Amino acid sequence: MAGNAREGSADLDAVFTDLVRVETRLYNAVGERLKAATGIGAGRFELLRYVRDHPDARVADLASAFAIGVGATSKIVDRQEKEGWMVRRPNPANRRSSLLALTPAGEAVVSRAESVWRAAIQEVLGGAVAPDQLTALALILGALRSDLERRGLGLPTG
Amino acid sequence: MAGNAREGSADLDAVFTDLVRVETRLYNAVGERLKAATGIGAGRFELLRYVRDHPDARVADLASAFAIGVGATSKIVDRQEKEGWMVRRPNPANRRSSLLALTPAGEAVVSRAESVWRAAIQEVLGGAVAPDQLTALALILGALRSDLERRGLGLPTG
DNA sequence: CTACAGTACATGCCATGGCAGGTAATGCAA
DNA sequence: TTGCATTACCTGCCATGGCATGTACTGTAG
Repeated sequence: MAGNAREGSADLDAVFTDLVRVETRLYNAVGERLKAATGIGAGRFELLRYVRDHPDARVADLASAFAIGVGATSKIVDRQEKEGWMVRRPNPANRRSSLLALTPAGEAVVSRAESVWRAAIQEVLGGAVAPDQLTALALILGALRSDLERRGLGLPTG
Repeated sequence: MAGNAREGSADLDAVFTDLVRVETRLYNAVGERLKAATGIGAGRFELLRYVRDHPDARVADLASAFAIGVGATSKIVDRQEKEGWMVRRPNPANRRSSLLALTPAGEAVVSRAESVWRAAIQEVLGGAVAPDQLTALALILGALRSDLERRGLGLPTG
């Protein structure tokens, strides 16, 4: 025992730190492969894929999906528009917001990137954990995710 | 079945995405509490704590511990020095590198932050998963971490 | 001792994201 | 219909980190 506090919560801190470090390195590794093969980074890809899979998403939808601020999201969309991968179309129901959509170029990019993405995850994560561990991990993460959602935790302000 | 590829790897992608999203939100939530209570962000805190716990660490040691580049680490140390929390001392064994150490002010900051950090993790993660799930999570993350380490994955270039 | 590859950082430029502070639209009351 | 709070986003400034490049120092041949 490392002499922490009330038993049980003893190595919560260690679990948290491991979670953060493991995620960082997995995301780095996958992003690195994606960028080498397609030229786009992991963040760009995830966002493009989200818009493809959620037609007429709004800026605020992206922000809450990725747990980043609305301001940051707005700038991301700017960049994607500048690359010619995405467009803001007027929202007929509300002139304050726009509906997002991919351009054909954007669709093509996601499409090419998606297979690389899957392969990279398979390579990086696939061999690292046994199938039953993977199932357990999926369950735990699902539970955590619901809990965060229910409590509205970890969503930035802006 | 969502019609993916070879069975078994079917929802690797979903697990990966959940891992990333859960980590983002947990880290946001903990960082938010830490900042509100102490004024320093999560990254700053983790780095200060590392130096406290690893006397005479070098820049490269921090970089590999946090899976960030050496350049980024060098700049982080600049900021910490500017705040008066850390100093670079000449490495008697090698004049290319410095040995890092906390100032008394730095020690004080980490010390105050540490209890907030633990409490925040307890609050955010503690109630979200059952004790046996926590144990399982710790095991899986440990295995993943060793695997990443062994394969040298996810460490940035610079 | 001299070269020269390699190590360990430092620095510059760029991308990403937080947060504060706008602005245009909307929704309700009075 | 006017007034005011709210929503939904945009913009600016700052912090963080990647990657390429520069620089000082080391170890090893020759």
